[in-house]
Amino acid sequence: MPTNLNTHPKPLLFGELGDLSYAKVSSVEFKHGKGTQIFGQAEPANYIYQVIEGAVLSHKRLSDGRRQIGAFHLPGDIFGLGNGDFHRFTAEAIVDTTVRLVKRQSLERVARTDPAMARSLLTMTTDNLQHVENHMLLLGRKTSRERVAAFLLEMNGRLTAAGVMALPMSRRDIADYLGLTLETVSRALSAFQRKGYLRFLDPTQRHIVVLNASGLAKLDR
Amino acid sequence: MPTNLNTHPKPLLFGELGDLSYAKVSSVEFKHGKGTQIFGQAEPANYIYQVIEGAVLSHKRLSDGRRQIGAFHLPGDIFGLGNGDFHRFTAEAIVDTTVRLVKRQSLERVARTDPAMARSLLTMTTDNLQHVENHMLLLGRKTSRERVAAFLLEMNGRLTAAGVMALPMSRRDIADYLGLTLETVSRALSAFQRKGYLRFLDPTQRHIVVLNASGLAKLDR
DNA sequence: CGATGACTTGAACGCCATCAATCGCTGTGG
DNA sequence: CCACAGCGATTGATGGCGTTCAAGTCATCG
Repeated sequence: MPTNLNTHPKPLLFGELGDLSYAKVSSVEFKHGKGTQIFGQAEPANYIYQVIEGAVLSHKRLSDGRRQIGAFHLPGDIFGLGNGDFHRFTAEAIVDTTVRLVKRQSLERVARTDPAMARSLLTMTTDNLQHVENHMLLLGRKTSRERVAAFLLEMNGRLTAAGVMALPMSRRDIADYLGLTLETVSRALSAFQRKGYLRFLDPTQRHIVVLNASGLAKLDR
Repeated sequence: MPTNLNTHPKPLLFGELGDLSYAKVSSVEFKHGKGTQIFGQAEPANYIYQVIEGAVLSHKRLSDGRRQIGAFHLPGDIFGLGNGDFHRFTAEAIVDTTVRLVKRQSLERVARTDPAMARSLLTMTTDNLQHVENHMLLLGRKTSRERVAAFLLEMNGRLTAAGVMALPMSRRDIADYLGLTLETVSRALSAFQRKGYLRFLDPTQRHIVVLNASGLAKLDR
Protein backbone atom coordinates (compact mmCIF):
# COMPACT_ATOMS: atom_id res chain seq x y z
CA MET A 1 0.00 0.00 0.00
CA PRO A 2 2.41 2.66 -1.14
CA THR A 3 1.08 6.04 -0.19
CA ASN A 4 3.92 8.14 -1.46
CA LEU A 5 6.79 7.72 -3.84
CA ASN A 6 9.95 9.48 -4.57
CA THR A 7 12.37 8.46 -7.31
CA HIS A 8 16.09 8.83 -7.05
CA PRO A 9 18.15 9.06 -10.20
CA LYS A 10 21.32 7.75 -8.59
CA PRO A 11 22.80 5.11 -6.35
CA LEU A 12 21.26 4.64 -3.02
CA LEU A 13 21.46 1.61 -0.87
CA PHE A 14 23.07 2.37 2.42
CA GLY A 15 24.24 -0.03 5.06
CA GLU A 16 25.84 -3.08 3.61
CA LEU A 17 25.47 -1.67 0.17
CA GLY A 18 26.94 1.63 1.19
CA ASP A 19 30.21 0.83 -0.45
CA LEU A 20 28.45 0.27 -3.69
CA SER A 21 26.55 3.46 -3.84
CA TYR A 22 28.29 4.19 -7.10
CA ALA A 23 26.61 1.18 -8.65
CA LYS A 24 24.24 1.73 -11.49
CA VAL A 25 21.10 0.78 -9.71
CA SER A 26 18.16 3.07 -9.19
CA SER A 27 15.86 3.07 -6.24
CA VAL A 28 12.44 4.31 -5.26
CA GLU A 29 10.98 5.17 -1.88
CA PHE A 30 7.61 3.95 -0.67
CA LYS A 31 5.66 4.49 2.49
CA HIS A 32 3.73 1.67 4.07
CA GLY A 33 1.15 2.29 6.73
CA LYS A 34 1.28 0.52 10.08
CA GLY A 35 0.24 -3.11 9.82
CA THR A 36 0.28 -3.27 6.04
CA GLN A 37 2.00 -5.95 4.05
CA ILE A 38 5.08 -5.07 2.02
CA PHE A 39 5.32 -8.41 0.28
CA GLY A 40 3.85 -11.85 0.80
CA GLN A 41 5.36 -15.29 1.06
CA ALA A 42 5.65 -17.03 -2.33
CA GLU A 43 5.15 -13.81 -4.24
CA PRO A 44 7.66 -13.09 -7.01
CA ALA A 45 10.68 -11.36 -5.52
CA ASN A 46 11.07 -8.41 -7.82
CA TYR A 47 12.63 -6.03 -5.34
CA ILE A 48 14.87 -5.93 -2.37
CA TYR A 49 14.19 -3.40 0.35
CA GLN A 50 15.90 -1.15 2.81
CA VAL A 51 14.22 0.40 5.82
CA ILE A 52 14.65 4.17 5.77
CA GLU A 53 12.36 4.95 8.68
CA GLY A 54 10.07 2.83 10.82
CA ALA A 55 10.24 -0.91 11.44
CA VAL A 56 9.37 -4.08 9.56
CA LEU A 57 8.96 -7.73 10.52
CA SER A 58 9.40 -10.85 8.39
CA HIS A 59 7.40 -13.94 9.27
CA LYS A 60 6.29 -17.38 8.16
CA ARG A 61 3.00 -19.02 9.06
CA LEU A 62 1.75 -22.56 9.47
CA SER A 63 -1.58 -23.40 7.90
CA ASP A 64 -3.45 -22.98 11.19
CA GLY A 65 -2.09 -19.50 11.77
CA ARG A 66 0.85 -20.11 14.08
CA ARG A 67 3.45 -17.53 13.23
CA GLN A 68 7.23 -17.37 13.49
CA ILE A 69 8.90 -14.03 13.01
CA GLY A 70 12.35 -14.44 11.53
CA ALA A 71 13.63 -10.93 11.99
CA PHE A 72 12.82 -7.34 12.79
CA HIS A 73 14.17 -4.85 10.29
CA LEU A 74 15.12 -1.41 11.55
CA PRO A 75 16.35 1.69 9.75
CA GLY A 76 19.34 0.83 7.60
CA ASP A 77 18.51 -2.87 7.42
CA ILE A 78 18.05 -4.58 4.10
CA PHE A 79 15.41 -7.28 3.72
CA GLY A 80 13.75 -9.35 1.04
CA LEU A 81 17.19 -10.47 -0.03
CA GLY A 82 18.61 -13.89 -0.51
CA ASN A 83 15.38 -15.02 -1.94
CA GLY A 84 15.37 -16.94 -5.10
CA ASP A 85 12.68 -15.89 -7.47
CA PHE A 86 10.07 -15.95 -4.72
CA HIS A 87 9.91 -14.49 -1.25
CA ARG A 88 10.17 -16.98 1.53
CA PHE A 89 8.69 -14.66 4.15
CA THR A 90 5.87 -12.22 4.45
CA ALA A 91 7.03 -8.72 5.37
CA GLU A 92 4.83 -6.21 7.22
CA ALA A 93 5.32 -2.68 8.43
CA ILE A 94 5.10 -2.63 12.23
CA VAL A 95 4.62 1.13 12.29
CA ASP A 96 4.34 3.67 9.49
CA THR A 97 7.46 2.93 7.53
CA THR A 98 9.43 4.28 4.63
CA VAL A 99 11.38 1.77 2.58
CA ARG A 100 13.66 2.17 -0.35
CA LEU A 101 13.38 -0.50 -2.98
CA VAL A 102 15.70 -1.68 -5.68
CA LYS A 103 14.92 -3.99 -8.57
CA ARG A 104 16.44 -7.35 -7.87
CA GLN A 105 17.19 -7.84 -11.53
CA SER A 106 19.25 -4.69 -11.69
CA LEU A 107 21.38 -5.83 -8.77
CA GLU A 108 21.85 -9.19 -10.37
CA ARG A 109 22.73 -7.61 -13.65
CA VAL A 110 25.45 -5.58 -11.97
CA ALA A 111 26.62 -8.61 -10.00
CA ARG A 112 27.08 -10.60 -13.17
CA THR A 113 30.00 -8.43 -14.16
CA ASP A 114 31.01 -6.70 -10.96
CA PRO A 115 32.57 -9.05 -8.41
CA ALA A 116 32.41 -6.34 -5.77
CA MET A 117 28.62 -6.29 -6.02
CA ALA A 118 28.53 -10.06 -6.00
CA ARG A 119 30.68 -10.03 -2.91
CA SER A 120 28.45 -7.50 -1.26
CA LEU A 121 25.35 -9.59 -1.91
CA LEU A 122 27.15 -12.57 -0.44
CA THR A 123 28.16 -10.62 2.64
CA MET A 124 24.61 -9.48 3.26
CA THR A 125 23.29 -12.99 2.84
CA THR A 126 25.93 -14.36 5.17
CA ASP A 127 25.11 -11.77 7.85
CA ASN A 128 21.54 -12.81 7.50
CA LEU A 129 22.48 -16.45 7.86
CA GLN A 130 24.47 -15.74 10.98
CA HIS A 131 21.55 -14.03 12.67
CA VAL A 132 19.20 -16.86 11.81
CA GLU A 133 21.65 -19.49 13.02
CA ASN A 134 21.90 -17.81 16.39
CA HIS A 135 18.15 -17.54 16.54
CA MET A 136 17.86 -21.26 15.90
CA LEU A 137 19.86 -21.92 19.07
CA LEU A 138 17.56 -19.59 20.98
CA LEU A 139 14.40 -21.24 19.66
CA GLY A 140 15.63 -24.77 20.11
CA ARG A 141 17.35 -24.62 23.45
CA LYS A 142 16.85 -21.50 25.53
CA THR A 143 14.34 -21.01 28.35
CA SER A 144 11.75 -18.28 28.21
CA ARG A 145 13.76 -15.97 30.47
CA GLU A 146 16.87 -16.49 28.41
CA ARG A 147 14.96 -15.72 25.24
CA VAL A 148 13.51 -12.49 26.55
CA ALA A 149 16.88 -11.42 27.94
CA ALA A 150 18.49 -12.10 24.55
CA PHE A 151 15.76 -10.09 22.85
CA LEU A 152 16.30 -7.13 25.16
CA LEU A 153 20.03 -7.19 24.61
CA GLU A 154 19.60 -7.40 20.85
CA MET A 155 17.14 -4.52 20.75
CA ASN A 156 19.07 -2.53 23.31
CA GLY A 157 21.99 -2.52 20.92
CA ARG A 158 19.86 -1.76 17.91
CA LEU A 159 17.30 0.82 18.86
CA THR A 160 18.30 2.59 22.00
CA ALA A 161 18.50 6.36 21.77
CA ALA A 162 19.47 8.49 24.77
CA GLY A 163 19.44 5.44 26.97
CA VAL A 164 15.83 4.63 26.17
CA MET A 165 14.78 1.67 24.09
CA ALA A 166 11.57 2.46 22.21
CA LEU A 167 10.09 -0.82 21.04
CA PRO A 168 7.97 -0.52 17.92
CA MET A 169 6.54 -4.03 18.20
CA SER A 170 3.78 -5.48 20.37
CA ARG A 171 4.15 -8.21 22.97
CA ARG A 172 2.60 -10.59 20.48
CA ASP A 173 5.25 -9.73 17.91
CA ILE A 174 7.98 -10.29 20.47
CA ALA A 175 6.39 -13.60 21.42
CA ASP A 176 6.22 -14.74 17.81
CA TYR A 177 9.86 -13.81 17.38
CA LEU A 178 10.91 -15.75 20.47
CA GLY A 179 8.67 -18.79 20.04
CA LEU A 180 6.65 -17.97 23.17
CA THR A 181 3.21 -16.60 24.05
CA LEU A 182 2.64 -12.95 24.76
CA GLU A 183 1.76 -13.76 28.38
CA THR A 184 5.10 -15.44 28.92
CA VAL A 185 6.92 -12.44 27.45
CA SER A 186 4.96 -10.11 29.68
CA ARG A 187 5.72 -12.16 32.78
CA ALA A 188 9.42 -12.27 31.97
CA LEU A 189 9.56 -8.51 31.50
CA SER A 190 7.73 -7.96 34.78
CA ALA A 191 10.14 -10.29 36.52
CA PHE A 192 13.11 -8.38 35.12
CA GLN A 193 11.61 -5.16 36.35
CA ARG A 194 11.13 -6.62 39.84
CA LYS A 195 14.76 -7.71 39.80
CA GLY A 196 15.78 -4.19 38.89
CA TYR A 197 17.21 -5.16 35.52
CA LEU A 198 15.02 -2.67 33.68
CA ARG A 199 12.42 0.02 34.08
CA PHE A 200 9.30 0.89 32.08
CA LEU A 201 8.95 4.57 31.28
CA ASP A 202 5.40 4.84 30.03
CA PRO A 203 2.07 3.20 30.67
CA THR A 204 2.05 1.42 27.31
CA GLN A 205 5.22 -0.35 28.46
CA ARG A 206 7.06 0.05 25.19
CA HIS A 207 9.70 2.44 26.42
CA ILE A 208 12.27 0.61 28.45
CA VAL A 209 15.50 1.55 30.15
CA VAL A 210 17.90 -1.31 30.69
CA LEU A 211 19.53 -0.82 34.06
CA ASN A 212 21.61 -3.96 34.27
CA ALA A 213 22.68 -5.29 30.91
CA SER A 214 25.26 -7.64 32.36
CA GLY A 215 22.59 -9.15 34.57
CA LEU A 216 20.55 -9.86 31.48
CA ALA A 217 23.61 -11.19 29.69
CA LYS A 218 24.21 -13.61 32.54
CA LEU A 219 20.63 -14.83 32.26
CA ASP A 220 21.11 -15.38 28.57
CA ARG A 221 24.72 -16.64 28.20
CA MET B 1 41.80 -36.60 13.06
CA PRO B 2 42.60 -37.26 9.43
CA THR B 3 43.58 -40.87 9.00
CA ASN B 4 44.09 -40.88 5.28
CA LEU B 5 44.63 -38.37 2.57
CA ASN B 6 44.46 -38.25 -1.13
CA THR B 7 45.30 -35.23 -3.21
CA HIS B 8 43.58 -34.31 -6.43
CA PRO B 9 45.37 -32.20 -8.97
CA LYS B 10 42.23 -30.85 -10.57
CA PRO B 11 38.74 -29.43 -10.06
CA LEU B 12 36.58 -31.23 -7.67
CA LEU B 13 33.65 -29.93 -5.80
CA PHE B 14 30.51 -31.67 -6.83
CA GLY B 15 26.97 -30.77 -5.99
CA GLU B 16 26.37 -27.05 -6.07
CA LEU B 17 29.88 -26.53 -7.27
CA GLY B 18 29.53 -29.18 -9.92
CA ASP B 19 29.18 -26.61 -12.61
CA LEU B 20 32.44 -25.11 -11.59
CA SER B 21 34.48 -28.21 -11.63
CA TYR B 22 36.72 -26.54 -14.15
CA ALA B 23 37.67 -23.92 -11.60
CA LYS B 24 41.25 -23.67 -10.55
CA VAL B 25 40.85 -24.89 -7.06
CA SER B 26 42.51 -27.97 -5.69
CA SER B 27 41.04 -30.25 -3.10
CA VAL B 28 42.17 -32.90 -0.69
CA GLU B 29 40.31 -35.81 0.86
CA PHE B 30 40.38 -36.64 4.54
CA LYS B 31 38.81 -39.37 6.58
CA HIS B 32 37.36 -38.63 9.99
CA GLY B 33 36.49 -41.38 12.40
CA LYS B 34 33.04 -41.65 13.94
CA GLY B 35 32.47 -39.04 16.61
CA THR B 36 35.53 -36.95 15.81
CA GLN B 37 35.51 -33.22 15.31
CA ILE B 38 36.14 -31.81 11.85
CA PHE B 39 36.30 -28.22 12.97
CA GLY B 40 35.32 -26.29 16.06
CA GLN B 41 33.26 -23.19 16.63
CA ALA B 42 35.35 -20.01 16.53
CA GLU B 43 38.27 -21.72 14.85
CA PRO B 44 39.71 -20.00 11.79
CA ALA B 45 37.74 -21.08 8.74
CA ASN B 46 40.50 -22.08 6.38
CA TYR B 47 38.58 -24.67 4.43
CA ILE B 48 35.16 -25.50 3.19
CA TYR B 49 34.08 -29.11 3.08
CA GLN B 50 32.06 -31.55 1.05
CA VAL B 51 30.85 -34.89 2.33
CA ILE B 52 32.01 -37.68 0.04
CA GLU B 53 30.89 -40.57 2.18
CA GLY B 54 29.36 -40.81 5.63
CA ALA B 55 27.50 -38.12 7.56
CA VAL B 56 28.34 -34.97 9.49
CA LEU B 57 26.47 -32.74 11.90
CA SER B 58 26.95 -29.05 12.66
CA HIS B 59 26.03 -27.75 16.08
CA LYS B 60 26.25 -24.86 18.50
CA ARG B 61 26.37 -25.17 22.28
CA LEU B 62 25.36 -23.03 25.23
CA SER B 63 27.83 -22.70 28.05
CA ASP B 64 26.07 -25.36 30.13
CA GLY B 65 26.20 -27.94 27.36
CA ARG B 66 22.78 -27.62 25.77
CA ARG B 67 23.24 -28.33 22.09
CA GLN B 68 21.41 -27.28 18.95
CA ILE B 69 22.22 -29.10 15.74
CA GLY B 70 21.80 -26.81 12.76
CA ALA B 71 22.07 -29.38 10.00
CA PHE B 72 23.00 -32.88 9.02
CA HIS B 73 25.34 -33.08 6.06
CA LEU B 74 25.07 -36.10 3.79
CA PRO B 75 27.09 -37.19 0.78
CA GLY B 76 27.27 -34.37 -1.74
CA ASP B 77 26.51 -31.66 0.82
CA ILE B 78 28.87 -28.77 1.33
CA PHE B 79 29.41 -27.37 4.80
CA GLY B 80 31.65 -24.96 6.65
CA LEU B 81 30.64 -22.34 4.12
CA GLY B 82 29.27 -18.91 4.56
CA ASN B 83 31.45 -18.41 7.53
CA GLY B 84 33.41 -15.28 7.82
CA ASP B 85 36.93 -15.83 8.98
CA PHE B 86 35.77 -18.08 11.78
CA HIS B 87 33.47 -21.05 11.93
CA ARG B 88 30.17 -20.45 13.62
CA PHE B 89 29.46 -24.12 14.23
CA THR B 90 31.30 -27.17 15.40
CA ALA B 91 31.23 -30.00 12.85
CA GLU B 92 31.53 -33.66 13.82
CA ALA B 93 31.54 -36.89 11.87
CA ILE B 94 28.50 -38.95 12.89
CA VAL B 95 29.97 -42.10 11.36
CA ASP B 96 33.28 -42.76 9.66
CA THR B 97 33.29 -40.10 7.02
CA THR B 98 35.30 -38.99 4.02
CA VAL B 99 35.27 -35.29 3.27
CA ARG B 100 36.83 -33.30 0.50
CA LEU B 101 38.21 -29.96 1.50
CA VAL B 102 39.03 -26.85 -0.43
CA LYS B 103 40.95 -23.83 0.75
CA ARG B 104 38.54 -21.02 1.37
CA GLN B 105 41.08 -18.50 0.16
CA SER B 106 41.41 -20.20 -3.19
CA LEU B 107 37.65 -20.08 -3.73
CA GLU B 108 37.59 -16.45 -2.77
CA ARG B 109 40.47 -15.72 -5.05
CA VAL B 110 38.61 -17.26 -7.96
CA ALA B 111 35.40 -15.49 -6.94
CA ARG B 112 37.13 -12.13 -7.04
CA THR B 113 37.43 -12.34 -10.79
CA ASP B 114 34.93 -15.00 -11.78
CA PRO B 115 31.31 -13.90 -11.30
CA ALA B 116 30.14 -17.46 -11.93
CA MET B 117 32.03 -18.66 -8.89
CA ALA B 118 30.75 -15.72 -6.87
CA ARG B 119 27.24 -16.59 -7.96
CA SER B 120 27.73 -20.19 -7.04
CA LEU B 121 28.92 -19.28 -3.54
CA LEU B 122 25.89 -17.06 -3.17
CA THR B 123 23.55 -19.83 -4.30
CA MET B 124 25.00 -22.27 -1.82
CA THR B 125 24.72 -19.74 0.98
CA THR B 126 21.14 -18.95 0.02
CA ASP B 127 20.18 -22.63 -0.02
CA ASN B 128 21.67 -22.86 3.40
CA LEU B 129 19.71 -19.87 4.56
CA GLN B 130 16.49 -21.33 3.25
CA HIS B 131 16.96 -24.54 5.19
CA VAL B 132 17.72 -22.69 8.39
CA GLU B 133 14.73 -20.39 7.97
CA ASN B 134 12.40 -23.35 7.67
CA HIS B 135 14.02 -24.94 10.67
CA MET B 136 13.40 -21.78 12.65
CA LEU B 137 9.66 -22.19 12.06
CA LEU B 138 9.89 -25.79 13.21
CA LEU B 139 11.81 -24.92 16.38
CA GLY B 140 9.68 -21.94 17.26
CA ARG B 141 6.20 -23.17 16.52
CA LYS B 142 5.77 -26.88 15.82
CA THR B 143 4.72 -29.56 18.29
CA SER B 144 6.91 -32.55 19.02
CA ARG B 145 4.95 -34.82 16.67
CA GLU B 146 5.10 -32.26 13.89
CA ARG B 147 8.84 -31.92 14.36
CA VAL B 148 9.51 -35.64 14.21
CA ALA B 149 7.24 -36.02 11.18
CA ALA B 150 9.10 -33.21 9.43
CA PHE B 151 12.40 -34.85 10.27
CA LEU B 152 11.29 -38.17 8.83
CA LEU B 153 10.08 -36.55 5.64
CA GLU B 154 13.31 -34.62 5.26
CA MET B 155 15.46 -37.68 5.80
CA ASN B 156 13.19 -39.88 3.76
CA GLY B 157 13.90 -37.64 0.81
CA ARG B 158 17.59 -37.43 1.48
CA LEU B 159 18.82 -40.84 2.51
CA THR B 160 16.40 -43.49 1.47
CA ALA B 161 17.81 -46.28 -0.67
CA ALA B 162 15.65 -49.15 -1.90
CA GLY B 163 12.78 -47.88 0.20
CA VAL B 164 14.74 -48.09 3.40
CA MET B 165 15.90 -45.05 5.34
CA ALA B 166 19.15 -45.82 7.17
CA LEU B 167 19.63 -43.16 9.81
CA PRO B 168 23.25 -42.54 10.71
CA MET B 169 22.44 -40.43 13.76
CA SER B 170 21.34 -41.36 17.27
CA ARG B 171 18.08 -40.41 18.96
CA ARG B 172 19.99 -37.79 20.90
CA ASP B 173 21.26 -36.24 17.68
CA ILE B 174 17.74 -36.16 16.28
CA ALA B 175 16.51 -34.60 19.50
CA ASP B 176 19.18 -31.92 19.42
CA TYR B 177 18.26 -31.17 15.83
CA LEU B 178 14.56 -30.86 16.65
CA GLY B 179 14.85 -29.03 19.96
CA LEU B 180 13.43 -31.98 21.93
CA THR B 181 14.68 -34.70 24.27
CA LEU B 182 15.62 -38.12 23.02
CA GLU B 183 12.73 -39.66 24.97
CA THR B 184 10.21 -37.47 23.19
CA VAL B 185 11.69 -38.43 19.82
CA SER B 186 11.53 -42.10 20.75
CA ARG B 187 7.91 -41.82 21.88
CA ALA B 188 6.90 -40.03 18.68
CA LEU B 189 8.55 -42.70 16.54
CA SER B 190 6.83 -45.46 18.51
CA ALA B 191 3.52 -43.68 18.11
CA PHE B 192 4.02 -43.42 14.36
CA GLN B 193 4.78 -47.11 14.22
CA ARG B 194 1.60 -47.91 16.15
CA LYS B 195 -0.36 -45.79 13.71
CA GLY B 196 1.16 -47.73 10.84
CA TYR B 197 3.00 -44.75 9.40
CA LEU B 198 6.36 -46.50 9.52
CA ARG B 199 8.10 -49.71 10.38
CA PHE B 200 11.43 -50.46 12.06
CA LEU B 201 13.52 -53.05 10.27
CA ASP B 202 16.23 -53.87 12.81
CA PRO B 203 16.62 -54.06 16.54
CA THR B 204 18.80 -50.94 16.68
CA GLN B 205 15.81 -49.03 15.28
CA ARG B 206 17.84 -47.03 12.81
CA HIS B 207 16.48 -48.63 9.67
CA ILE B 208 13.03 -47.34 8.94
CA VAL B 209 10.52 -47.83 6.16
CA VAL B 210 8.04 -45.03 5.77
CA LEU B 211 4.69 -46.58 4.94
CA ASN B 212 2.50 -43.50 4.88
CA ALA B 213 4.36 -40.36 3.90
CA SER B 214 1.20 -38.38 3.31
CA GLY B 215 0.02 -39.26 6.80
CA LEU B 216 3.24 -37.81 8.15
CA ALA B 217 2.90 -34.78 5.90
CA LYS B 218 -0.56 -34.14 7.30
CA LEU B 219 0.83 -34.28 10.82
CA ASP B 220 3.48 -31.77 9.85
CA ARG B 221 1.75 -29.30 7.48
C1' DC C 1 -18.25 8.10 27.99
C1' DG C 2 -18.48 3.35 25.97
C1' DA C 3 -15.74 0.46 22.94
C1' DT C 4 -11.57 -1.36 21.63
C1' DG C 5 -6.91 -2.89 21.89
C1' DA C 6 -2.49 -3.64 24.39
C1' DC C 7 -0.70 -5.23 28.49
C1' DT C 8 -0.56 -7.46 33.05
C1' DT C 9 -1.71 -10.85 36.32
C1' DG C 10 -3.87 -15.02 38.27
C1' DA C 11 -5.37 -19.92 38.09
C1' DA C 12 -5.40 -24.38 36.04
C1' DC C 13 -3.96 -27.40 32.57
C1' DG C 14 -1.03 -30.06 29.48
C1' DC C 15 2.87 -31.08 26.75
C1' DC C 16 7.25 -32.17 27.05
C1' DA C 17 11.23 -32.76 30.26
C1' DT C 18 13.14 -35.26 33.87
C1' DC C 19 14.03 -39.27 36.46
C1' DA C 20 14.27 -44.05 36.41
C1' DA C 21 13.91 -48.93 35.12
C1' DT C 22 14.42 -52.33 31.58
C1' DC C 23 15.71 -54.50 27.25
C1' DG C 24 18.73 -55.85 23.54
C1' DC C 25 22.90 -55.60 21.13
C1' DT C 26 28.05 -55.29 21.07
C1' DG C 27 32.39 -55.94 22.51
C1' DT C 28 35.75 -57.52 25.86
C1' DG C 29 38.12 -60.43 28.99
C1' DG C 30 38.41 -64.35 31.97
C1' DC D 1 32.12 -69.54 25.25
C1' DC D 2 29.92 -67.09 28.52
C1' DA D 3 29.62 -63.21 31.97
C1' DC D 4 29.38 -58.66 32.22
C1' DA D 5 29.90 -53.84 31.24
C1' DG D 6 28.46 -50.23 28.24
C1' DC D 7 25.68 -47.99 25.00
C1' DG D 8 21.46 -46.92 22.55
C1' DA D 9 16.71 -47.21 22.67
C1' DT D 10 12.11 -47.82 24.71
C1' DT D 11 8.78 -47.22 28.17
C1' DG D 12 6.70 -45.69 32.55
C1' DA D 13 5.97 -42.29 36.37
C1' DT D 14 6.25 -37.78 37.92
C1' DG D 15 6.98 -32.94 37.69
C1' DG D 16 7.55 -28.29 35.91
C1' DC D 17 7.69 -24.66 32.57
C1' DG D 18 5.17 -22.42 29.50
C1' DT D 19 0.47 -22.38 27.54
C1' DT D 20 -4.30 -21.63 27.88
C1' DC D 21 -8.19 -19.52 29.79
C1' DA D 22 -9.87 -15.68 32.12
C1' DA D 23 -10.28 -11.34 34.56
C1' DG D 24 -8.91 -6.79 35.21
C1' DT D 25 -6.34 -2.27 34.25
C1' DC D 26 -5.18 1.52 31.48
C1' DA D 27 -4.84 4.37 27.26
C1' DT D 28 -6.70 5.74 23.08
C1' DC D 29 -10.30 7.00 20.15
C1' DG D 30 -14.86 6.97 18.28
